[in-house]
Amino acid sequence: MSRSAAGYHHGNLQAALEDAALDLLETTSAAKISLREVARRAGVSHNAPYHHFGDRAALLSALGVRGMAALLAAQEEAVRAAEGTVAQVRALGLAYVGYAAAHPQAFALVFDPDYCAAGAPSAEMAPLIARNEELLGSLVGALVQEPGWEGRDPMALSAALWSTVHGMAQLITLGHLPPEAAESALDALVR
Amino acid sequence: MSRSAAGYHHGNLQAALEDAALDLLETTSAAKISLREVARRAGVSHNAPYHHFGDRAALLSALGVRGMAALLAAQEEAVRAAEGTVAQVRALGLAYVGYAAAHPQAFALVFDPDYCAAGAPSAEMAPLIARNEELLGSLVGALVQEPGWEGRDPMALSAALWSTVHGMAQLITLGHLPPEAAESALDALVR
DNA sequence: CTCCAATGTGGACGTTGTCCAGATTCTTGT
DNA sequence: ACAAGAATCTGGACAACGTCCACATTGGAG
Repeated sequence: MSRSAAGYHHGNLQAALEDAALDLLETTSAAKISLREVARRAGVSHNAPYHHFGDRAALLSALGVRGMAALLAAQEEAVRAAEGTVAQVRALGLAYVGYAAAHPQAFALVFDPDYCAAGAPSAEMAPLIARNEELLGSLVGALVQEPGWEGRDPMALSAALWSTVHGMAQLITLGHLPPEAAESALDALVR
Repeated sequence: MSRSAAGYHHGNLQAALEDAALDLLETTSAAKISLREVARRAGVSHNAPYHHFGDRAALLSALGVRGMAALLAAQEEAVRAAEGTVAQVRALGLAYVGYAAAHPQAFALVFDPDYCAAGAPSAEMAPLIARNEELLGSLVGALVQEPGWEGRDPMALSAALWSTVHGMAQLITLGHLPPEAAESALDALVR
């Protein structure tokens, strides 16, 4: 009734604004997205957004939550489709990198401390990150019982794998590594 | 005589501006550094910087070059101080992460596509990155002849190690990994 | 010593984030 | 059904910013 119906005053802003901003995120870095431009695209005055987001940062932060949710979903889907522990770890990593390559600005936003990460751990972001850590953690828990991986510290291994995959995503979106390098580089460590 | 003396018109701006901006970078993210504030700190009018940098982005880009040089120097120093190939690889990685942890904003700037990376490969940045890749490449070239590493693809291994170390630096500065995790996580992969 | 180019200053314009006051519309209690 | 009242939008205002312009100053080359 009150939420997300389709006929308030103007329509359903909040979502319309997020959609407009998400469009801009396809081509523009978060830092260069202006609240007024988003409002323009949504067809409202430059002040309407303030009734749905306390702040420009709050809008971007909401976008970050969407991005993190998509990133997590991509990993879960990939893991589900793979068979065997090692293959699942690889699939998770490639999904992570794949999401970053497909949506570089959104990926960057998710890990931008000015809006999302340590600086503003929104109540909705934290559980998503926790779920992501659990997903990786459970996989690594299984991995350390596979031949060739026995006896490794699961915590350290999780941290290392997350780092590798995150760094790869970053370096590829920055153009420092070619996208095709992901698979072979991952295989160089996880095999 | 014309360069970097100590008494032009006002003193030696260019450097003074970079210093002032570098100070701000200790506490403020690059995106929030204003050209006017930098000028104020240097004691000049809001327009003086335009005689030394074509752009706000150009100033930040110059800072990025300084940051990259420092990052590279830290790695070279650490490698020099270590003995044995595996130990050198570890030392390089810890130096990389250490620099990021000590200067998070500067590190972020170096890899910020809005100012430095793919978007604006300044003529001075590129050779530094090339030197960093050579440093890692030569180490990996030696590594693949060590027991336990024989026969691995050096290219893929270089990419993987850079990714791991870069991701670790990123995740630590974001607060997603505790700084102490660097050593054990690195050991989980490189040992 | 003179002149020019490099350097610095102040003013101006358009854009942005944010606050405020007022108008409009939806909902809710009766 | 109807009168509040809350939620939602609008326009105007302000300070800060990046950038462009015209003008002032100064240091060095001839």
